[in-house]
Amino acid sequence: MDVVSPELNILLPDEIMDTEAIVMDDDPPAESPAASGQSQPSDDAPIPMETDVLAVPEIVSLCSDAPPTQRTQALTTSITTDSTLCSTTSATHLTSGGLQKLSANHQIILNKVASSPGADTTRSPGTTTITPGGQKFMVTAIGKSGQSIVLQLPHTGSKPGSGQGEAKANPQHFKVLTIGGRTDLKPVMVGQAVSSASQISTLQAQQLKTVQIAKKTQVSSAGPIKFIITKAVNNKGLTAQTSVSNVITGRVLSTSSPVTPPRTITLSETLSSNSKIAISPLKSPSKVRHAPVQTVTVGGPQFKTIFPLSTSSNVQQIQVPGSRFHYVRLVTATTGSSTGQAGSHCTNSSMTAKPMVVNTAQVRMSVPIIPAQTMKQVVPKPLTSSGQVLTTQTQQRLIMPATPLPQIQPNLTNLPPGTMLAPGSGNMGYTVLPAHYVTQLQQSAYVTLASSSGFPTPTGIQTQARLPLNGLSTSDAASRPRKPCNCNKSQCLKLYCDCFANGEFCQSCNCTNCFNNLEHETERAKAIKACLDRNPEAFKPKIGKGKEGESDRRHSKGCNCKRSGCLKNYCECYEAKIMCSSTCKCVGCKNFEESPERKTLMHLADAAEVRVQQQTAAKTKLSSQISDLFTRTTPAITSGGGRMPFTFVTKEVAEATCECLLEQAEQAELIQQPQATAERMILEEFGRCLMRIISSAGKTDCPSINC
DNA sequence: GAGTTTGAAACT
DNA sequence: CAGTTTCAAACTC
Repeated sequence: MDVVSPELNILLPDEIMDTEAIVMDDDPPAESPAASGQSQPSDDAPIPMETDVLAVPEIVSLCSDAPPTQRTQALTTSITTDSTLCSTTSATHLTSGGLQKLSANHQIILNKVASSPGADTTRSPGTTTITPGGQKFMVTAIGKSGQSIVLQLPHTGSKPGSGQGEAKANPQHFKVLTIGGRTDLKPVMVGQAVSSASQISTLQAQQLKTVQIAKKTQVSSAGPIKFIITKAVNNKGLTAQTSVSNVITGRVLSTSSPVTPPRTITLSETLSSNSKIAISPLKSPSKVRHAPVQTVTVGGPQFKTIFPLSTSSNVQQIQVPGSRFHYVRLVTATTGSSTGQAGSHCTNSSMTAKPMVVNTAQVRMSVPIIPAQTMKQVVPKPLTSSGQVLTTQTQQRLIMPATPLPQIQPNLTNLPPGTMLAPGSGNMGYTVLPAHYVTQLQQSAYVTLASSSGFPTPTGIQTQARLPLNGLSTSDAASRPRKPCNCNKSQCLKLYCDCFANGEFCQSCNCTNCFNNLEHETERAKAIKACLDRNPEAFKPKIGKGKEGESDRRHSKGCNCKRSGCLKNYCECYEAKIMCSSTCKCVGCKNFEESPERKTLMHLADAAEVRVQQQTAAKTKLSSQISDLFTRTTPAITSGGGRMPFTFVTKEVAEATCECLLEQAEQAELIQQPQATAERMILEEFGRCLMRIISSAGKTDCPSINC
């Protein structure tokens, strides 16, 4: 999970925003991408689906209570768990701006990047570093799944190197990136890390905690930012969790608007232990920008969910009556919905709201972060026990529930757009709901959405946010009839299964022994994790945008065809209607631009398509005409209104017409006209009769045939 | 519809 | 990373 304010989000390098980019090696922070300020755009990431998985069985709270004088005290960490290793050491360096919280199960590193020179600290795993005058804070929790929080405090308004040991730089952005990590990874601070103090604490492999920082409406302007992170640590195992409520409250200041007051950050969660991490006074910028937020109270005063009001819509909240689960739909980011933030250099194209799913021992729920401009109302989810979900992010990231079994928590970063996390009923604690299934939920009459009150409609979000999926836009993919699978041996839990590979539940398939459903969420989650372990991008669309200058669509891996010439649907490139690229390893490829075979096939395909379209159009037109004729004639039978002319040719009309014709014949005979003339006269009279019948058709009264 | 072909995914 | 096996879709008859 990560919580990042929109203002901050745009200021952070992509590396920071990317959990994977966050340093997980031993390199000094100075060499980190974030430290250099360079960005490394991922060309190979066709879809900016950032769904960081967070194994979040623990809670960290940020509170702001510290007086301005405590600004020098950057961080305070206290761990009350009996297995605490380094809490005190971190606390002693709060003034330097860094924080690391470590416990038997967790490591959290809060690092403040100092702008003041001379303070350079080599960060090592478990190191807590706080530097004065810095402008960035990064909190990184290193655990089995890797978690990190980044607080970025731009230089604006602060005096670089105004004094070491002080954290007086005006923090104009508050950003929490990710929380999670792996036990085998070593945390390294990212950013312009110049810290005056560092501390290293060695911790055991620990379970990660879920940290949620939500923005709240401003409390005052230009007030000091105060953060108190309270974290309860369960160091006795994953299953032994006792509820402990923690509240994170703070003020977030940004630089965009000089007149708006700071925002308050409130974070509450239930923790499994008594560990606490306090981050106190950070910054107090003179100019603050008010970012509209929305607060939703969930289950009591201590549980609040605050939604930022200035982020793009990337999360959909779904409520399914009768279900104890609270669903959150993840949608991919959009590039055109930037919220006009102060940072004109905002190039982040993956700004998505970040849902957070937190499961406690008693309560499991997920609450999305809904963009303020679109979401105005959120149905609160009552909590039966302690639990808190907070999300204020513009990127699509997830926080895993606090339930045990983090080892099977998949890296959801690469799940397909639209994939949803929902609290699970099994020991998984969550369920990865495929986008298709979510769509079904949304279309269900039992799904309630706050669309009427500004909450973006599912359709809107999907249309806006969905990105191509294996060559097809996900919206198209969702609309198209999904092809049922026929899996027999894979239990539909391998990528052999198209349903599974596309992040969909099997439905109306012909598969046997299918586990790709909610009833087997545990197995399914394990399978997802296994796939992600093998290939972190297993669930990413294979057809993504190529590098600059290349085709817009290309296969991420390329095909490996040997015998098909890449001109059959065996070839994934051909199937996706794209040409093979340099990434392909195919032999005898004929799927390239100038290939005559390809052109021939294309022409044939086009011709066939045209024929199909023509046939379809002809059938449609004929059906329409028949239907129209039927609808137009049917009323004549029943009501008499709007009858067609021929419906008036009743027996009486026919007899009258005949009489007219006979009379005309008699007239011709009387005047001794030749037969030809007589016939002509009769025909002319017949014509007049028809005209009268026709003219009478538009009248309600029965036609009168007068000769 | 059964059997074959094919290549991606999974496995070693 | 390469070779092999497994698997299900695509294809052929």
